Amino acid sequence: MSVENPASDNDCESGKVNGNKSEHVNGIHNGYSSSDKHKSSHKSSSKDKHRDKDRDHKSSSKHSSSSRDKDRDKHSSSKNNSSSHKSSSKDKERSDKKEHSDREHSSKDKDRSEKEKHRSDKDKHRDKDRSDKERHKSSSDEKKSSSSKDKNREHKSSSKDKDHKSRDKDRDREKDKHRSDKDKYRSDKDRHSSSKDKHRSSKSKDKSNDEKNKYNSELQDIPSVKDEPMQIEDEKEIKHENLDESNDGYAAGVNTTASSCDYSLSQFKDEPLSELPLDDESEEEIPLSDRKSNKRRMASESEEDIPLLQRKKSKKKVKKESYDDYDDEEEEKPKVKKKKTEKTKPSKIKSEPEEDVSPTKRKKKQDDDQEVWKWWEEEKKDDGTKWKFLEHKGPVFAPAYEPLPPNVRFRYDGKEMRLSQDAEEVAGFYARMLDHDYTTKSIFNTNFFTDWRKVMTHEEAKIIKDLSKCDFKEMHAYFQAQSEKNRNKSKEEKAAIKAKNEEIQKEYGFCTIDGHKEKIGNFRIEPPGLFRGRGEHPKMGMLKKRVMPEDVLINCSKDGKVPKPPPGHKWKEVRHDNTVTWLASWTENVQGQAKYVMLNPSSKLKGEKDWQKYETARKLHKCIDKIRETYRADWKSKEMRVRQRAVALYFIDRLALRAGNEKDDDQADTVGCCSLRIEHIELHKEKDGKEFVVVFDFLGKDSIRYYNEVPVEKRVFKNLEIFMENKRDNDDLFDRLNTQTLNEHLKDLMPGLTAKVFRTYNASITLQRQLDELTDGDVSIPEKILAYNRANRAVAVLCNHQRAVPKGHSKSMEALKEKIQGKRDQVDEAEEDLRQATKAAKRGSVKEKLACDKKKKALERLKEQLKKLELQETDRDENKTIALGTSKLNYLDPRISVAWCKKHGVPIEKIYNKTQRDKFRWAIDMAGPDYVF
DNA sequence: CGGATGACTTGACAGAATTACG
DNA sequence: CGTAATTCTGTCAAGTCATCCG
Repeated sequence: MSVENPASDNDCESGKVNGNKSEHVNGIHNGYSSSDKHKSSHKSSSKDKHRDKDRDHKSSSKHSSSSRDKDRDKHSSSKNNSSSHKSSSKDKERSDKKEHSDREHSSKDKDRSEKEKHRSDKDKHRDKDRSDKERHKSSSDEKKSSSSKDKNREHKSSSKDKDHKSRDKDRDREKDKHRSDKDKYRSDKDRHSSSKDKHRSSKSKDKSNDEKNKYNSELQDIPSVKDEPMQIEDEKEIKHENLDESNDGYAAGVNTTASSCDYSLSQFKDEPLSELPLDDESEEEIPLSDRKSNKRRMASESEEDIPLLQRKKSKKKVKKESYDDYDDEEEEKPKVKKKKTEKTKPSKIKSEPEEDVSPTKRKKKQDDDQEVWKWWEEEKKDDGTKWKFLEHKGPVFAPAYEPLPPNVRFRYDGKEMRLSQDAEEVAGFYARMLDHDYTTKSIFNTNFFTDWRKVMTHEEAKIIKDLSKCDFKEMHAYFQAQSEKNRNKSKEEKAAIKAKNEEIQKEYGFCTIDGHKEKIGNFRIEPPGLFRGRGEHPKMGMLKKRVMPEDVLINCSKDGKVPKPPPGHKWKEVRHDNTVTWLASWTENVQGQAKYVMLNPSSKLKGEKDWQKYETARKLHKCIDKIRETYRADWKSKEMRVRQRAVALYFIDRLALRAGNEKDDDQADTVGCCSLRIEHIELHKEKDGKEFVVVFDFLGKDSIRYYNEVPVEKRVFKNLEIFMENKRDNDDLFDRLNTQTLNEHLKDLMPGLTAKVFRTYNASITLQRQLDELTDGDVSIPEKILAYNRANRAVAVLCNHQRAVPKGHSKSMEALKEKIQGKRDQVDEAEEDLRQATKAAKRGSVKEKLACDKKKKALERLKEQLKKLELQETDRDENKTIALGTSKLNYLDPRISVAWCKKHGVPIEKIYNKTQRDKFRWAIDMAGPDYVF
């Protein structure tokens, strides 16, 4: 059957990054508003809680067999403990979602504590029937399209939730069975489908039809595919159609001119842009390592001298600026260059030439100088080694435990009880968190209690058997008082502490690597405490033990000084592995994962990697069209796994989803693209006037909810229908796909390509396009910055970078609104005044006319202010749940921002704060105003 | 191969430091 | 000039991806 596809508007909308983006915004907001339903307050009895616990335990027995044999955790009891929650994780997701939506809505909550109450209540109870009812009720309040969908979901779940307990168990059993079935099936299939799947029809390049919106596709229903390879009837026809539409979705992606590779030249940013050669396309493909000759050339060019004087000046200036040592990168660059110039030899020698400066100056300078190793101008060696020489002082350990003063008591069952030091310490961890949400969660409490009992003495353990009989209040109060005291310390005391910290920082915070002093990122070893997983983590509350030197591996040069362990201790091992970048590492006991001490992002090691990351993304830019063509073609593949791969790739590309590795059951249940399950998407042939809408609703990294309603192309939609056929809610959507195979495939498409490159690529390209689009050449700097933030926000929305609504947001919002109202009144007043004045002016004298003009001006000014305030209001509200930092730090090629700043005369520090400038020094230095991604 | 592991990047958030404001 | 609001920084959990290993 063939259908004229009327969805062309969908397509062109999503085709432009812009449209795409706004879609996201809508999606997300809709999603949030739909969650109003959760606001109704739930009360749950403690009985519910217990019952739940019981249930968890019961169902867990089923699972014990499936728990990983691997004994990461030597304590069998804790293992049981954790596995006891596995089975319930699915159920929890639902409550999790609730939690999220609540969070999203908190701004509306007049008061935070109320919200908190909600949360804890929710955690305690999973009495679905009741809560469903409530949700129904409140969901009727909600306006908006999303409501219908939500209601749908509710219905579904409520019916599902009948006979909750047994179903739970069943489900677990089924799941296990299912998994194994699937596995079997998978391997069968794989054996059968040995035929090569290189179906990358290298379709011809019909890129010219960019702006063509005709999407007159004819799609026939694809026969259901299960075990057998699919039959495609009309391959040819499909191909045509495919070609036609192939660019619709990505028109914007296509028409960016090939990016010129100016990074190698852009360090001459002080020169007029007109001189920036942009045509060195040829260099683009040259691997970094081969660029040496260019580098050389550049180096010699850069030797043009800059007068010494100038350098001094800039130094001084820098010094003046108390907080910002680089008031302007522009100043700094000459300095750096000069230094280099003097020496002719890049970097290395840098610090000597400055000896002539006064001590005060020196200090400032130091700060600057140690980072100005311009590694990016050196050639890069690409043997697997990360360093030749590495020397450091080892990590700093957490301070030893200080026992509580005797007047701070712990009580059990009302009776005062002196705890052994270890037990007291751990009790203290819990006491500190008493007013935190965590302590209302039963998993947290159970895990904590189990681990706590392990550190108790025999006698203590004999007595303390019930957490609810423990009274930590005095301890809690004590800790509060302590932090209060710290806050109120006198200036001198604070200064003393600060000085001490600086001392430590100076001694341990730096290492010497290949002749340069570089900052270490985290030289302090994590202190002991209670593990705080995110989302519904089965291990939350477990004791994270104190790390001892005997647990720590040290990595450094053979020929350097080996750091000394603290007196009376020794290192677990000292190794000299220059293929890795860490200085020290240890294994954390809760999850059994390695932790590392590594360098600061401003370091060469990190910066180089970062740069490389963006270069890979730029490379992707060059072949993205081809790749898109390929996966579009693959939607019609005969092979199931190719189709799945192609659809997944489409999601990753278009929605910037994460790859989605498989996870163990002892972690929070979150997913990414490859691990999406049936329950995470809904298909709507038609929704809100759009055709073929896929609704995503799942918890992603950090248990952050991803909600998005996306109109997709018909073929994708049909494929999804096929993928979902005959599957249960908790089956994988892409059952023939995992991240390894996906990445392998990507590697074939382009060397170095992996799933996450798409995220980087799409983020950066979105920023660039948004900047182009939103920046008006001749507006004030604040307005430009606003435009930048908007562009940044578009990216954050794309990547689903969310944050909790800031504390007091609603309050500050109200204040702002009040202010706006005030302004409005003023405007009205001024208008009235003006009217009077005009009247007066009409018949009146020069004087009155003048007055009238004045009034007019005043009015205009007021109006402007009002506009500004209103702008601020929307800005802040839009930003309420969106975090810009992550994308800025990890996804946006800094050179785009730098170029934008230079081009529009915006000082770089308006965009990047100090840390960020440190991290992106390479980009600030190398990108000229004409850099294009 | 496929699961485990190791090494890094990415991410939200809490608390400290600054800045804005009344 | 103290306090509230905002921004910065550090922390550490949670991802990604390559490689190792049986």
